[in-house]
Amino acid sequence: MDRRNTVQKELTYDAVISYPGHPSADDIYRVISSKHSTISKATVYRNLSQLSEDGKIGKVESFASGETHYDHRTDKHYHGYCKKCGKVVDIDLSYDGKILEKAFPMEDGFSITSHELIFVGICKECREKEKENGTEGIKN
Amino acid sequence: MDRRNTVQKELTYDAVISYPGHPSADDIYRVISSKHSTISKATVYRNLSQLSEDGKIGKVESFASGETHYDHRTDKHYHGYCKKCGKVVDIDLSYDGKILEKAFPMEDGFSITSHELIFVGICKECREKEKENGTEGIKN
DNA sequence: ATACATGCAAATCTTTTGCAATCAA
DNA sequence: TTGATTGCAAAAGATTTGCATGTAT
Repeated sequence: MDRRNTVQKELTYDAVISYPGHPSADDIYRVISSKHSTISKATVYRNLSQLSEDGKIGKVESFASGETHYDHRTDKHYHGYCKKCGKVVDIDLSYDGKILEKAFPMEDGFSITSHELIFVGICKECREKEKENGTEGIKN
Repeated sequence: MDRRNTVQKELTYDAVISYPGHPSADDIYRVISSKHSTISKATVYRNLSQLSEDGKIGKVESFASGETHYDHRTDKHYHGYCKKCGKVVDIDLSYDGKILEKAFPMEDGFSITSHELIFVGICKECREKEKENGTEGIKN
């Protein structure tokens, strides 16, 4: 399974690296297709997962039915999710790789390899939107 | 938005409470429909989310494109996810409600309300399956 | 009576896949 | 040459929604 360099792959990589924040696959697709209208969404998906598999870009797993997000950062760190719009933000808290040693699966034979610590909250824009429209119930 | 008691809602509640582990919505639907073949999947989905919203059952948010799982436990605790099959297991590690105080969003106006700590790994069945079939690449 | 709940099918949304054509090495 | 990559459309899988009907209160 060698890797080959293609213009589409470079476009995908460049788009992630230059995208501020945590773009979804569709965000990246839209950026690229605005300049290169013939690129296929499937290609973007394939390249994003290949690039993250190869450690060239970061991947933020989907949470709570959201989309997968990508990251120009490749170092391990924690994220926050807006419970209203699914937006991802970086969290300033040192990454604790040793936490695995303290966690014991309550099922025989389950072995832990990594962890994700997700801070759930609400972003500025969504909070302001809530105020305007009166207090809408926060979806469970 | 009052709540009304219906047989379907009771069936849904009972199925979650008596289900060992962490059933998905479809798991619950299958259990119920085996005895009550006329129940609709949409009703099961609606009741599961209403019951978890009311705190009567626990909800385990979907992670990494998996399904949402439900839980007969309603206390806060941590979970492990099998990266191969998406299975959810309980993790023995005391819940740290104070961690929020140490986490600082790197975006203005994002306010944190809760956290989820997820341990990713591989379950016994999937590990054995890997051995049998030779070493298949673990999907990224 | 009122408005919440149900069942059904259709729709949504993100992501994956089959396949023939194309292109990098 | 040949196997990785692409574009397209269709498929997949989980969940939601519109709507007419049914039912708890």
